[in-house]
This record gives sequence, C-alpha cells and structure tokens, in this order.
Amino acid sequence: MYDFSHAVSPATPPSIAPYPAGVGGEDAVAGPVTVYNAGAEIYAEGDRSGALYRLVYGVVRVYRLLADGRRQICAFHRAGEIFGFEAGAERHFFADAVNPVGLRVLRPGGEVETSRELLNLALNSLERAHDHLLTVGRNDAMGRVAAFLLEMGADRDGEALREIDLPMSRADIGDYLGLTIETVSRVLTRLKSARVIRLASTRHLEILRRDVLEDMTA
Amino acid sequence: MYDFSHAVSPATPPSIAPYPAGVGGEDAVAGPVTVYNAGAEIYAEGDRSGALYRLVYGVVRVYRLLADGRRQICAFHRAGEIFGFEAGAERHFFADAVNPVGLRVLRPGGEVETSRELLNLALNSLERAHDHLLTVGRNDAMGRVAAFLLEMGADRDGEALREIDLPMSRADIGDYLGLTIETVSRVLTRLKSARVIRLASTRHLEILRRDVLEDMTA
DNA sequence: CGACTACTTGAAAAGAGTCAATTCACGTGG
DNA sequence: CCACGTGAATTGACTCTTTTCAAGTAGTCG
Repeated sequence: MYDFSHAVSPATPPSIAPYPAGVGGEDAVAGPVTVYNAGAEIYAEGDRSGALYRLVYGVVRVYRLLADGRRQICAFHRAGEIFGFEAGAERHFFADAVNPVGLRVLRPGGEVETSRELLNLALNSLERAHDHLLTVGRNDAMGRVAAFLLEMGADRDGEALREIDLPMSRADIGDYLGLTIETVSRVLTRLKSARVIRLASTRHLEILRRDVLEDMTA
Repeated sequence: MYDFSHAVSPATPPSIAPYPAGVGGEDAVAGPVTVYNAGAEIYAEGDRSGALYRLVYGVVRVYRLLADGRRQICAFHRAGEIFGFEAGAERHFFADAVNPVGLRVLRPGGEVETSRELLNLALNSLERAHDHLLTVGRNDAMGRVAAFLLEMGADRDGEALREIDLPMSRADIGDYLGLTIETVSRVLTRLKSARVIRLASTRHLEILRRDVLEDMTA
C-alpha cells in the first residue's frame, strides 16, 4: 500500500549533480519529483518491492521494526543516493522521510546496461551494510558515535565537511548505532567537553578535531 | 565498478535451479574443485576482485581485519552458497577456510541473464548482511548466540536441524557476533544448564528447545 | 606422555542500560 | 510579544551486562 495522500505535487525538479549516474541519470527523461513531509512513509514492510528511488533532497531512513517495538535503522540516505533494493518480491524494510524529502521513482527497464548498473548499485549497498556492521559490531559507544559523525561529516565524494546538520533525532541515531538515546547524548556531551566537536544546537554541530574522531573508530 | 575484464567467457550457460539459483549450477559443466586446508586463505584484502566462488563443501569465513587486530566476521558460508561479491576492483575482505573446503571458481560472462542472476545473488548477500546487522545491533549476548545457533541449525532451505556441528572456534563465533570468547562460552554454558541445548562436545551440539532460542532472538 | 591450543570458569572493573527528573527548543495561542 | 505546552534532549543515580584479567581444565597432535 502506498499512501501518497501527504505527498505534495512536485514543484520544480531541482537539478542535481551527476554521480552514480546511470539508472535514471539526471539528464535522461527524469520523472517527476515526489515530495514527502518529515515523518511520511515512503514504503513499508510487506509492500511490493521493485521500485527504486533516487533521493533529490532530504534524508531518508530505512529500518526494520521488531515485534517488541525495537527498531534497527539500516541506513540514512542523502541527496543523490539510490535506495530501495530488496531481495524478494516483498519489502522487508520501512523507509520514511526524516525531514522534507524529494525523490524520483526509478523504473528500470529490462536492458543489459541497466542490469549491470543495478548490480553495481546493489554492491554499493552491500558495502555500506558491511561498513555499518563493522561500526556496530566492533566499536564501543564512543567509537560508534564517532563513526556516525564522520559518516555524516562527509559529502558523497568523501570530502570532509566541517559543519554538520543532523536532521535526525537522538532516537534515530541510537537506533542506527544500537545505543540508547541517553548514551548517544552522553557521548556527544563528552565529545563537546573534550572540544572534539562544537554543538551549535542539538541538531547542528561542528567537527573541531576530526583526527580524534578517526582514532576512536579504530 | 564491477570489473569483468579478467572473466573467462562462459562455457555453457548453466541451467539453473530456482532459488539463489544460478551462476555455476551444480550439474552444468562445472569447473574443477579447488581444495583448501583448514585455515587456508582463499582471498585477502587488496586482492583483485571479480571472481565468485561456489562452495562445494566445508565452511568459509569472510571477515575484515582492523589495524589493532580486531576482526569482524561478516559471514560464514556453507556448502552451496556463493560468495565473493565486492563493490570495487579490490577486495575489502579476507576469506579463508574454517575447515577443509572445496570450491569452484565461477567466471561470469557478460550476458544479460548472467548479470541479472548476479544481481539476485548480490541482493541475497545484502539481505543476509542486514539480518546480521539486526542480530548484532538489537540483541544482547544471549540473543545473539541464539540467533547464531538458529542460523547454524538450519540447512539452506531453512529446514531445522537438530544436531549442529560447529566447525568454527569460539573466537570465530565471538568475532561474528561482536562478543568476547568468554561471553560466548558463558552463554553456551547457560543454555546447557537451562537444557535448551545439549553440548555433546565443544564443537557439536543438539538443540533441545528451539522455541526458547526463537524467543530470545526477538 | 607432553606441549600447545581451545575452552571454561571466576572475580573485579568498566561500560551501557534503565528509570526518573530537569532543562531546552519550538510552535501555538492568548 | 510573551506565556505555555509539548516533545526532544540532557543529566543524574543506580543496576545489570559484558569485558577484562587471571587461573584452571580439556582436547588434540606430535
């Protein structure tokens, strides 16, 4: 089930930088941009899978929900990224908008080239999943938050950013890293006290000592 | 980019069984089986990627090594499984034989069908990675070990097995689950005391109460 | 039989979680 | 424009789990 009721009709398709070019390349016949409000669901577990999405702006969280309400966020996606890969005919994940989001639905044809590019995209997703597993599996709370900040503190080309906007809540960060919100908060406070970061406000920070963060990630 | 440049052209498009079907089906003109001793390296970080492997028998561990010696095992592969997917031209992982292993090297051609099947295989790997992330991210020690036992206590069709052989060490299990060997050992002892499992020997056990294990996984 | 490695067990310490109380930030309405 | 209410974030005190460090035991291979 796909609820578009909250989706506003696309304003103007913002032009975006070329990158994982290919499927739904920018210059190609780009479909309309669908817009979602913060918190709006993009797809849910049980939905029929198949469609892929290219994020034009905003941040999307992809997650699983457990019977007891616990949540594991698998990934945060940002502008330019493509998400929505699924192994089966049905979705096993939920995806929704962290903040206002605009995206394009990609409708892959059956061409050779497309299939290859899909493979590359899937392999990139796989790599990210493994990186994330490493973060969660082999780091203490400090290391996980450090890894998260470094991830958010780099643009898509890996270029380091000094200022970071965190559109997601502490709860989102906790569910991404396998920590409680209290622990996330305490770690950020410690990093602030140690002058590794500067917290301009709760959702906006500056990295003062990137090297220290990198050392924590191990 | 997925580099097929070194891939040899496929002999005969193998007929494929339904499921993670595919590339290098058993009955097709299968290449020679390469044999590895326990502990032998199949590939290493930095090796050129591209080749895929189909495991004929034995268990393979795929892992990452950190600068300080910590290790994160991403997956254990068993007979029938295909592994070796990588996003770049170079491998980011190590793979070696847990016990004596036999495998076939798969050489994908560039055909449409092949590329599609590769995509399916990659998506299955992705799904497994996400399952593993969930295990490690949202479970305590008991839950992780329970999930591990259920994983090892099922054959490739998901059929439940009562008796389990664990070819891997406690250290392997710990590095797979993000736990220390002591914790793994203690949890197994607790499960034994609670008569959830029976430990015939350190590497061989029997699941007495599968339902209890399932409840722990949440 | 002896040496080596894997595994188990125990006690103490560290880390993260839980519960609870504030504090903060922001949007709403007076 | 300010007061208030709501949800988010922080902080504190305490508990519980897991790690760490240290023996000790069991298996295995020569």
